[in-house]
Amino acid sequence: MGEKRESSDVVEEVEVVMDTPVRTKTTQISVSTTKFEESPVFNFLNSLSPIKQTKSLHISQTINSLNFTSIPSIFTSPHVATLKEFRSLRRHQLGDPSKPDFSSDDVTKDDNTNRRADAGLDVENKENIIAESPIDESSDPPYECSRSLNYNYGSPNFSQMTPCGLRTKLESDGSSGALVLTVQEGRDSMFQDTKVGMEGSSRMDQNQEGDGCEWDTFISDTRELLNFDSPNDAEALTKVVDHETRFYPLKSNDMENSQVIVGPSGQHCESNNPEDQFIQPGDGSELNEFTANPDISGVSSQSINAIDGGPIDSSIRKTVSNLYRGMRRRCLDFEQSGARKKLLSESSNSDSLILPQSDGIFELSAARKKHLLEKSNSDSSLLPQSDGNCMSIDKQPIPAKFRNESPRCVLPGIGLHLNALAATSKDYKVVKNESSASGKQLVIAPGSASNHHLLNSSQDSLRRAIDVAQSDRQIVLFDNGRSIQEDGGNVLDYMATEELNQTSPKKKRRRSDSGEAEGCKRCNCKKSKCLKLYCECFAAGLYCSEPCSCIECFNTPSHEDTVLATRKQIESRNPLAFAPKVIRTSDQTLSEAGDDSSKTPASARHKRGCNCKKSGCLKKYCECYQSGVGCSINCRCEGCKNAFGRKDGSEIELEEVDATPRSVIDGTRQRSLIQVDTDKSLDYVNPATPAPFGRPTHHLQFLSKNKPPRSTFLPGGSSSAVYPSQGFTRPDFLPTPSKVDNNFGLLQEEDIPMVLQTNGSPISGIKSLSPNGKRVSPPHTARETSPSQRSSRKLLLDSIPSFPSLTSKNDVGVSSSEPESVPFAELH
DNA sequence: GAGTTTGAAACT
DNA sequence: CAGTTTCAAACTC
Repeated sequence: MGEKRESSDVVEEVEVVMDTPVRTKTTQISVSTTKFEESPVFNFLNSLSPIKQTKSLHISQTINSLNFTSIPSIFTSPHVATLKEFRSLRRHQLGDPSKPDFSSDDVTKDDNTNRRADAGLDVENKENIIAESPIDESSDPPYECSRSLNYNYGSPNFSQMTPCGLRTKLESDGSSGALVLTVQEGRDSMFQDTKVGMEGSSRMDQNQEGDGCEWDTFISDTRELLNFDSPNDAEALTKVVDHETRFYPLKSNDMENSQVIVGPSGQHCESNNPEDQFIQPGDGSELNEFTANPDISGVSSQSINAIDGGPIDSSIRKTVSNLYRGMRRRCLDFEQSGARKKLLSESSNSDSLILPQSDGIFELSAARKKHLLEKSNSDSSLLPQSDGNCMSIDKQPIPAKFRNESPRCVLPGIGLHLNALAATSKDYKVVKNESSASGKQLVIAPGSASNHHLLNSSQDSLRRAIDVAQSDRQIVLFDNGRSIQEDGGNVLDYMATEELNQTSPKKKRRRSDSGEAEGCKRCNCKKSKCLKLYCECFAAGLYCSEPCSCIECFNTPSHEDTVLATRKQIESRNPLAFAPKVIRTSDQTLSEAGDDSSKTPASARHKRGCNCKKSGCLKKYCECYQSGVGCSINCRCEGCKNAFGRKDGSEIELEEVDATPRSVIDGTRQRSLIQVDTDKSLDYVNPATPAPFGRPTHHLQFLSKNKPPRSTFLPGGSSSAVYPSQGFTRPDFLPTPSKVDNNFGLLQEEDIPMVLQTNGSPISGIKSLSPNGKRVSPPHTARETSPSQRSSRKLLLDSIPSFPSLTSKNDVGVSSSEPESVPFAELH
């Protein structure tokens, strides 16, 4: 019953959201060029505009009712991602409601095949996007849809989708490329402060105009697929979505969440922030984005629903479905969503919408980048990002707290997500090492303008990317042809990765080989059938994807039941099995906790600790080391020499540690040190994102040089650490340190609910200062200034089952209404 | 690419 | 809980 109601609510919210985005865009668009105005889409949007505000308000209210108020941005992004997928899924299924397995249909038969197919689709999409000049679009309706979808997905996937093509554009025409990037970013970030280039927008407009038919078609298609007039429909949709994207069936709650998120995004557009007003007058870019990306945060889809469209071509649907499939893996777009959330929060005034970024987001993005890299290498266009999946998969683990009363808040699959993140951290590490080796500083800072300053990379491409990121944050095109769309931070990370790759081809190759580098897990399981924690994909809550080399893989959507059952079984054995292995401690937390862990340099710690006997915790055999965190009292390692922090708590001078590759250490430091300036500029950059985009990350150059006394880094374990890149010192008053680290996939303690920290939870002990320090930047940079951020962080932690419930503490006070999904919730 | 090493996961 | 086995990643050659 509850679900039904929720579903209905969801529908409403969705509509609202849709309206909101539209409205915002419309408004902005009005300013835009005449071309845009002329477009039917534009008119349509305008017509919608009047409603928006009310709806937006409605959304806010709804959210409030849900108690999302303090929900961290983190949720947002996931939600957004979910929503996207949801939409896509809906299309598929809706196309064939009768086929519950639609998602699996394609997938089921042969996951591998599907994956491939997806990849192929992605490729096509990429090509389309790139090649298709906005003007050309009229030609192929199906393509159009594809494109639209791509754009929507684009946010996270976008880079994947168009690495080559985009890059090409950039090279040929920097401005155009930038535009393109911008557009996508908007999709991804849902209107984050992305600034759309006039040209790009114009192009889009043209496309849309030319494709007016397509647009209509798309809309109609969407409607068909998305008809959710009834709550029931919504549920159905959710199921569908679940089927494809998540191991565990999503609940109506999830949908709501997604929708909610969307709403915020829409609001985001409206935000007063100057920066938020990404849409430049006359750009029309937003409109373009919007129109181009009906998928965007479902808003588009909703709006589409409103509009009636003709029947959709089956081929189109297929295309779309394929695209969606490709997206399966990537569920988490937190980054963007985070930014959006921020914006929303600002615009809406309701804290509920604001979702502090989740570390996961960043990590995901990083993973994505990695994944993209691999993909680019392999040419597989699949978007499968662990990100998305991670979130989705774990949905259950998410404590009710996060959810608050409304399931919406729930961060599906957080636990898994976290794991994934942890895995991501690995990649991250790699980056560190490489980066350090290269002497370049990895800039994690998302889109902050300052970031580029930090980068030392000699590569022009990187700089270019950075510049782009700064301005747009979204997609960075690398010389190598790879593109990353994500927030600047991600971009930076990606760049760093690239540097690393370049620096050490071997590593790069390795990463790509392993597949983890991308953040997208790759496994090579031969006997476990990918149904055991041995399988990284499974452990991360992800389905195996094309890049995997597993044999007899059951970790596929087609074996969803098996996967779920296995997961449950494993969880029954160890409720924390899918919880993040590494928990990051925030500066604040550290100071508060004052645990032994705080003694250690690393800000993060492995939850269970390692048991290394021979590796001295200096190789990736060691999970702690692999995660870039120091060993803790939880470790049972022998002869610990973990460069990130020894078990005994003794700090290890990075320089001193011979065993540790300097590069690694440096990288670690950088990471740890890197903080996003929550400062204004940064905020703007990362508006909502926790880190993803704009989070300005400042790279601490000095780190590589001389490691400042630990105290310097994490004095009191606080994020107060200096922000090297800018040479700023983080103001004490800053509520939260940047969370750039998210990329690492580690949970920051900040993220960790206060309760957890204080509690005896294993995590609580973790407070270390981390050399890893990774980026402390709060994902919520923009928001960071606001208290809400913390709450969001807390939400993240909630995902961790083992921890005490956040509800008691969290400002967010998110209580999940769904006990089911969260086994761990009970713990709370 | 094959083989070895390693430590987590799984099992007893 | 401890010991053993299994497994797959990390690593080496």
